[in-house]
Amino acid sequence: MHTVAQVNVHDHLYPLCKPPKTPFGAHIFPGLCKRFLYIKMQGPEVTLLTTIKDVAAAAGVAPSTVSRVLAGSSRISPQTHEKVRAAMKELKYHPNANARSLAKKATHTIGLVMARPVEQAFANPFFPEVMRGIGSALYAQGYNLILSMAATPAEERTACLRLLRHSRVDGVILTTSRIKDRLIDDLIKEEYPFVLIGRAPDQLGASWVNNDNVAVGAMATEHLMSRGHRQIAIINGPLDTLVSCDRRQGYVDALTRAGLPLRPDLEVDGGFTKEGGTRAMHDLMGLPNPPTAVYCVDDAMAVGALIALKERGKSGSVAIVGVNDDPLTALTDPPLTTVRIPVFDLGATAANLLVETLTGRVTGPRQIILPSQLVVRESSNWTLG
Amino acid sequence: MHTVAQVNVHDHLYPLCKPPKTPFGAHIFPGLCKRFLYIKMQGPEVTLLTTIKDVAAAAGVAPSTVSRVLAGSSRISPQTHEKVRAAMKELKYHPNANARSLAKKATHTIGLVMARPVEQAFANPFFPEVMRGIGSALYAQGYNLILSMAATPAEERTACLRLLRHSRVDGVILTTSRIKDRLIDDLIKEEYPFVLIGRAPDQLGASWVNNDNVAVGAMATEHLMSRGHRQIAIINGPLDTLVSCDRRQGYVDALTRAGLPLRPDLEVDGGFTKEGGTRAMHDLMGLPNPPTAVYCVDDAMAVGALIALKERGKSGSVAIVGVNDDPLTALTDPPLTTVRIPVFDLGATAANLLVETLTGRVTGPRQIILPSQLVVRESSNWTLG
DNA sequence: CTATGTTGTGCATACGGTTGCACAGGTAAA
DNA sequence: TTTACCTGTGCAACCGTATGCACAACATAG
Repeated sequence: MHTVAQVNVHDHLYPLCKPPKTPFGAHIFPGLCKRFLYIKMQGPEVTLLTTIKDVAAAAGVAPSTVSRVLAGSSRISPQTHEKVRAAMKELKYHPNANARSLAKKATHTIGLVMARPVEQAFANPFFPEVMRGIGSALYAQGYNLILSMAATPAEERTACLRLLRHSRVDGVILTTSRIKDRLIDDLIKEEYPFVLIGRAPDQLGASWVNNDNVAVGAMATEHLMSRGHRQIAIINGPLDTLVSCDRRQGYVDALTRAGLPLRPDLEVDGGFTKEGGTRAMHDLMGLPNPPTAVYCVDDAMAVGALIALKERGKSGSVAIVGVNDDPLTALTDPPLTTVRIPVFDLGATAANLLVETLTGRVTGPRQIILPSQLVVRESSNWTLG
Repeated sequence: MHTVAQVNVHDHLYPLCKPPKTPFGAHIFPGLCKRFLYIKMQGPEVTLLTTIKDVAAAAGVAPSTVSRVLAGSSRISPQTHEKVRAAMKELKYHPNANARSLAKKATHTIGLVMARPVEQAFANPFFPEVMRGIGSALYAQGYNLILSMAATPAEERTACLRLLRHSRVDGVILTTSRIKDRLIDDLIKEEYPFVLIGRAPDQLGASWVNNDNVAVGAMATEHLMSRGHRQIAIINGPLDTLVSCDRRQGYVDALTRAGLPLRPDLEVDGGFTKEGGTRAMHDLMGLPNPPTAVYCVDDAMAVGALIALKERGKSGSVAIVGVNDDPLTALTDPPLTTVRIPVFDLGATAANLLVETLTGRVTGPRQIILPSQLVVRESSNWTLG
């Protein structure tokens, strides 16, 4: 720890500022550096952190004037503005975000809740990509991003509420999509601003940004039918999430439109993981009447399915389609046909929507749906003989 | 927006609290919800946010007493403690983090700087995994995580400094490892607490957490030599990063110890990307005297190298070793031999070190090195015939 | 029974910035 | 010249919490 020469800032201060009798003695806050070092001497104690008062003193104006310059108020004369700017530069002034947040009741920070254990959140490339979109939009808007991290959904919920209730964030983005989510109910009840990635059950009146998951399912299924398949299985995620329901709905719709029967034995749960996909695929192949094509509602499960096929020495004999267009799906063997979800845009749009809501440019809940696109690769690009 | 019944909180207030003449009129802060709704009526204005004063009034004590209960001060009688707790619960009191940060000069928040454009940061599974480690440790310590997101290194630098100078975070974790980094110099000069993931050039006296990269290079190289290889190439990252230097050093050491010559034509730069790895591998295979084994200092480049081999119809004819043990490397064709880096622990350890520094339990710079481990898979598990 | 702690609580002030209102000085209209 | 309105700035109160110091009540020692 360093000692610092005494600088009796307050001698030069704007008269309004009495010499402080700080409640702290010669106190070095644990672990904090020179900015927070107080020195007790015969004179008044001194902090090295420059404040608007210091700037005001240097520029020969009142603190309120400095504050107005900072806020870009129009009622400041150009000369004063210039003087204050110069003083700020000379004193290397930086406004204190906590003080500002306290006074303005806004933190310019938003929270991101992942709604799954941190452990799992990044297992799927979806999250990083969504975060990239969010980050990019928030950076452009001058907002900060706090990550809410917890080990369980219950902890996640309290962590998120804590962020909001403690005024640490102005609003949150959720990536949940469980059909029943206490957190969403709480947020609505306590009237906190939030945006969902992935739609909410309609009645809630929440803001959300989603892609057209029903269309996704239909696209994948119709593509497989166009290649001559009629026994099309679906490896789905848990049905308590809306993504799973929607992506299944598209599959059902497409089959129904084509007059094909729904075979319940061709619907299995892969739990949104690669391993689950492998297991599900093995189950399907063990059926007396196995499918000729499989639509997996997520790339991770599709990759798992490919592995199962390889393990059975049947690579290429069953058509596989995934969803997401994870960067790695192009590298699988065979390269995976998939439906490209605009994951980055999902994040960016959600972030922008939330900021617009916070700044009052958007009022009330708003829902946005982004389009997806089929990407045909070798895993399905052949016709059933 | 809702209207709210008038609740003249201040009538019941502790006498210290004069009825506020708030500077705000009937003012709804843009985009904020009911908690920040003020109502102008004939009486004094009212806020719905409960503060320690409200709690104090309800419990019949002074605000300072409430504050002490919150802080768990020992000089509070059990009865008072109980009374105050009850009042807090009844009023659904939640402390305001901004006010607390202002008074305590500590935010209980740390920043994470990715040191590459957000766009690239998540391309490599390394970052998500490091973040998971950081998140997990911070959650356990009750700290929050702010992500510093910017498009360019220069912006990243100003964004990071801004977080610190504005007192939005108490310290930062950097994932940079460029040999010369202005940001690090700035942090040291302004005496902000920070921890590096990946070592710093020694003279700096910074805290960092790293894995034993020289050992990594040696392990990989010695493994290849043990399989009979003598023409071992290295696909490296840019040499202005310390990771690259260290991982190369291990390679050089191992070859030297074994009495093998260094062939400069077998050292190529793959830029830490998959595409770069593919390009580099093609270059190597085009040499008059191509290598029989290649050590790639990162899994992404190793995957790229595998692709190049496949493109040349030479899969399996050149041994490949990567570094990181990304979850996906086990899925490549052939499965990739790699050196497992404790990425999660790297993040967790860095976070813990930073918190210990902030709380004064650790003083001065400290360096920590975590061990790595070779994972042999098919891409190299055969002997040169 | 007085002198000397000890314990628990309250008062006042501080943290750094924002903003309603008052007011001085200047300008333009009557 | 007087009245009316800007314009620019300062004053003072406020955001919600933390804490040094003073002090009252009570316990203990001499």
